[in-house]
Amino acid sequence: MTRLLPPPDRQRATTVLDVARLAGVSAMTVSRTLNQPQRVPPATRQRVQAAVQATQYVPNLLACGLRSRRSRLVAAIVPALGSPVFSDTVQALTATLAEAGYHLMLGQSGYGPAGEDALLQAVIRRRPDGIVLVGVDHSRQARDTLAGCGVPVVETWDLTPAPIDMLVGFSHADVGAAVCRFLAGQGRRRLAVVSGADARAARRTQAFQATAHALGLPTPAVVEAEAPTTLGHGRQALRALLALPAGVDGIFCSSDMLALGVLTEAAHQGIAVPGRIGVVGFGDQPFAADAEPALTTVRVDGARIGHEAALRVIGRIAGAPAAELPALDVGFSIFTRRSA
Amino acid sequence: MTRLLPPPDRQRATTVLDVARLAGVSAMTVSRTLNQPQRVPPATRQRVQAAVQATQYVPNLLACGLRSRRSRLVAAIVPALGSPVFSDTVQALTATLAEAGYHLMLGQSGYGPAGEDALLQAVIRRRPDGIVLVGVDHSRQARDTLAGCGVPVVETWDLTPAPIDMLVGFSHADVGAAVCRFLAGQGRRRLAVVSGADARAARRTQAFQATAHALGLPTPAVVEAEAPTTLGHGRQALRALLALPAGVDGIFCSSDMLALGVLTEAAHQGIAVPGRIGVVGFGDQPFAADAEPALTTVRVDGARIGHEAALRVIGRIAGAPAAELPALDVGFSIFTRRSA
DNA sequence: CTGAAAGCGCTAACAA
DNA sequence: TTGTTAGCGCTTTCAG
Repeated sequence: MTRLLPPPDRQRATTVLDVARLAGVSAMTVSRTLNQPQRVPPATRQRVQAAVQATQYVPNLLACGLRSRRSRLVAAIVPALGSPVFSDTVQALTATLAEAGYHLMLGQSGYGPAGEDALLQAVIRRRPDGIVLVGVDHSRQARDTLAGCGVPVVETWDLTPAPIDMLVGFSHADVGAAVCRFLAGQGRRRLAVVSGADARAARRTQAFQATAHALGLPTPAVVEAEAPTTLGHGRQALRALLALPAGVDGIFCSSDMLALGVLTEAAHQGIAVPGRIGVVGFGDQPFAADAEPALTTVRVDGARIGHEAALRVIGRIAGAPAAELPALDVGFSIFTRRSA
Repeated sequence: MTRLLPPPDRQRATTVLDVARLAGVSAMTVSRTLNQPQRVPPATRQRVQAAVQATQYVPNLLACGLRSRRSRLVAAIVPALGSPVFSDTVQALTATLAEAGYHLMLGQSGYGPAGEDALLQAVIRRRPDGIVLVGVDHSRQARDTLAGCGVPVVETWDLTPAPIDMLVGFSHADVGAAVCRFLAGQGRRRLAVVSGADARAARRTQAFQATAHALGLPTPAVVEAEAPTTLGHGRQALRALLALPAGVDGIFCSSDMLALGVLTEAAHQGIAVPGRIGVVGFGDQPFAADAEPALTTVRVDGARIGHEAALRVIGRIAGAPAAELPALDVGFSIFTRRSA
């Protein structure tokens, strides 16, 4: 903890008043010119804009936000900033929000509700106009805090019958079931799952196993890997699965990176993919199409999730009633390439 | 652009005054209890803290920042949020800043100064207490803006004799030269570079070529790939290099993902690595150690860059003179594994 | 179409 | 140790 010294005495910043004086108008007119230019006649507008240029005026959004009760800030909390899974979503969020004049404030919760609670507490102090969360598993405390502060909330990347507020995602259970049927449909019977330690992956795994059971297949083996999942985890997992007496002929990995590890180890051991083992990933990362063999994987439109989440936040801020912003299931698809 | 409606009439938020009334003290005492608890006697402190709990008070950092002229916000602008290269840096920045009570505000400039200028403009409106940039190539406008607004700035991931303010990085020219000597030292003579389109990678490439020239080697071929670099780009690049009449026996890739692509294509074509071609990556991503063969790569301590950058911002905010916060070269190393 | 007054929620500066 | 006063920079509100 650093000891706080008095703030540096930067020269007093230029304010609307400085601009107003130079333009020969009132502060209000400057404010209007900046925020609702169409409500100011062109002649005045130009004088003000010239004065803004001349004074190098930079609006203070802290003051704007305080007075107007709109920070023009939307917070997004993702499990891992580095994770490529969410980067399309973050990208789309940023872009769509920017078009509407909002900035995105990113936070990383690090999987699990403990980090999320602390982050949420910190974030709310900045008075965001909206909050976007990944996942639907939040602590009681988080739900109360969010419900209490009246900020629009969108949960993403999952579905639940009881969202905090708004919802854009897809069913992880459906993913697990679909991939299981997909592999079984290729005649594979000794299935397995390699799964990172996160709640959504666990949901996919569970449905995968239930579906295997329903299809009369042997119970799939499960190898757990720590998050974040790496290529090394995938290689280890395949070695572990090959050591099993039952053997394995179809593997569902909870990330493409894990799947790439499985492919790498298979190639290293001379095991034919998809001949002897079929491999399915999750995420359709940029490398999936170019892996050897090309990776069959679950494709989710992360950009659409981000875009729709942004639209919902913006809509709610603009006063749209809940009925106009229904929960959205963006679905998923199994993108078939060579590996299965 | 969404039309702005009047802000939602959320119930008036609880303020320091509400807490003060309940605790039977003044607003100032509440403020002190929150910000400098050691300056309030334990008895008072406890009464206030109880009142904070009871009222569910959440401080408004917009107001704090406006009044105290300290937003407790540090902005970081990185070329690509998704890029795993910077994730250690962002992680360390976040952690070190958080310890000192600062939040990190992340922005993505998307390589190239155009995006950076716009983002910078937007960011400064939030009145950050410090700004961390990746790279040292900034537009004239950006440099002026930053110098003018008096905010501490740290440039990172590169070195320059003329930083805007503070600097934590390493020499990309040295990297290019070192890798060239490394490959040449293995007796490889027909060298090549596969490079993403970014300024720092270009600097490494240039030094690589200059060093090859100095060593009396043939001019290395260069294959450019768009950013962000992918495994597919790496595969394509190797195919292109193999089609060259001169041939190739050593390749320096500007990212580990490109290198993984080169390895993949080499394996696919039955080309021995490191036997026939040596491959060196950049970044030491988590997958590098587990690639087949394990990837020799340039390792940079991204976490240290983030940590040191944070220390510099905090130090400058606390009033430390420039002399106490010298430019720092964190260096790099070539992490030798099997691929070269 | 424009401006004057007031105040968002908080803390710096001073006084007691 | 505590409180009072004032005002950060902006925009809401209402009157001209």
